[in-house]
Amino acid sequence: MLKQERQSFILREINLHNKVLSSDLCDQIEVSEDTIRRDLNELADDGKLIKVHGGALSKSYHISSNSNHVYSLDEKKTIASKACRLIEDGMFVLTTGGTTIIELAKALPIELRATFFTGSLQAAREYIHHPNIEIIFIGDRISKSSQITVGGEAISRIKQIKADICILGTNAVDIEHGITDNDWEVVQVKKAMIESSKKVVSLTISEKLNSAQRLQVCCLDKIDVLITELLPNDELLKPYIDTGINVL
Amino acid sequence: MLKQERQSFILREINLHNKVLSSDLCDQIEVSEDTIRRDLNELADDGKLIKVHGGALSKSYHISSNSNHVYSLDEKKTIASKACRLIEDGMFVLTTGGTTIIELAKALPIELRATFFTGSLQAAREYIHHPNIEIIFIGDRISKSSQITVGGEAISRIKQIKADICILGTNAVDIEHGITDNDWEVVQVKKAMIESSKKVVSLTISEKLNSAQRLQVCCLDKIDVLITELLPNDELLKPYIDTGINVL
DNA sequence: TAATTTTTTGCAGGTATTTGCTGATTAGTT
DNA sequence: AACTAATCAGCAAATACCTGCAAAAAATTA
Repeated sequence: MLKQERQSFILREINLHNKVLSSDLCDQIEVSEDTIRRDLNELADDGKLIKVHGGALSKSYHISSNSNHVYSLDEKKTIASKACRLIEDGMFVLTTGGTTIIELAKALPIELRATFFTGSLQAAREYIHHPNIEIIFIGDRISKSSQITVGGEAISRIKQIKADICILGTNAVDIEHGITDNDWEVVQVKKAMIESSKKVVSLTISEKLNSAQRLQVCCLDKIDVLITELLPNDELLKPYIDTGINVL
Repeated sequence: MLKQERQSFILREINLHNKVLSSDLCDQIEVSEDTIRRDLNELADDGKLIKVHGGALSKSYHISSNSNHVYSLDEKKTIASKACRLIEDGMFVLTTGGTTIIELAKALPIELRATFFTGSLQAAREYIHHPNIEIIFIGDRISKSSQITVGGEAISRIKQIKADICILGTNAVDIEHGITDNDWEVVQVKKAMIESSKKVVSLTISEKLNSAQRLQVCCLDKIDVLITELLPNDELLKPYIDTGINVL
């Protein structure tokens, strides 16, 4: 069998069945495993498939992460890298959705091994690209506006979790009202997440500091850590530090 | 044997078998390998065939260049539009993931009001764009290779649903083994989906007909409707019709 | 027809590809 | 941490390829 013939066969097999094992292929084509591996590597270099340990995956499964414009991207990246430091190997992490959380997902160190719980489709999509992270998706009705799961079922699932840390993408925060939001269903979910976690971290770009929305998620005293893109000694953060929050 | 004659013989041979080995040709025509090679190079320069190491391939064989992100997209669109006809207002629909299901999601009529249950991140993302569809995401662990939720929790959720219709993106199907797949966890989920639905629909591009994978999802007799891009009177579909499956 | 030119073919050699193997290394799992 | 399987790097045999060349064949011309 010719090399190109073999490679077309492999591609066809992958496109039909989404994944292949090297060992299966070398049974079917009757060629050494090295040859298959070399073929898979070549096809992967050409971008025709995704090579994984022991076989390959179809490319159409690998969603190209959307690089569409994110507001205040740099600030969010700064926040994300600070937040990474709080996550340690083996932790159970609860996260909401939102663009800051997406940046966090992208910034997670590749060698981190942890279990992430989320109800956000976007966040889950990002976590998938991390080799060592286990993702537990919290199911229930998907809210179209926020693209996260909401509803009683989701909340009772969350309540069953005992997470080490809860990382909240925050809509608005101020001294008087704490964390606030504008979607009743989302608020219910966030409340449950906060209740289920030993430690609560709020990710907030400084623009959202000292602003408030209609619905309260929690008071400031529930928040253990507040992360902004500012330096901790920034004047803006002082009132929060004074309430006893750990500011990074 | 004249040069012209020889070259048209080679072309005939290629059109017949889609490939040809230099060594075979020089046995058949009884000329030196160099001559054959020169012929193949000339024909390749004329664009009549594709020269590869050790022989040549038919021009039609060379599918790899179409960097279409989705394999057999047109066929899948055809399938999707047929499948849409089965979904009616108010229905509870269970779907798997996969590229064909994504096409279905895109093809759903804008005025359709229905509730979709799925464990596929991609599918959910598509459903979100539909104004009148309610999405219930089935939560649990997300399998990175297949990007759907898997696990006991997901399965027990699925079992609680009584869906009107289950639409399966199918990996492989043949008369003997029915629907088969290559990922144990995915198979468990699909099995549960089938059990929870009044009606089971399999979406399959014709290339996957009469192929099998390692793990059985269900026998043919569980399938109510089989949808391919072919016309129902196609010869390939006859054996399936004979088993009593409704073929669209 | 004979001579000349052009094209085609086969061959020798040197080079490049492909493939399977060995042994060391790494990744994934328990 | 230990074990297994997959991967990688490098090697060697086999095969395919290319270049240039000269003989053979075909085409052209005288």
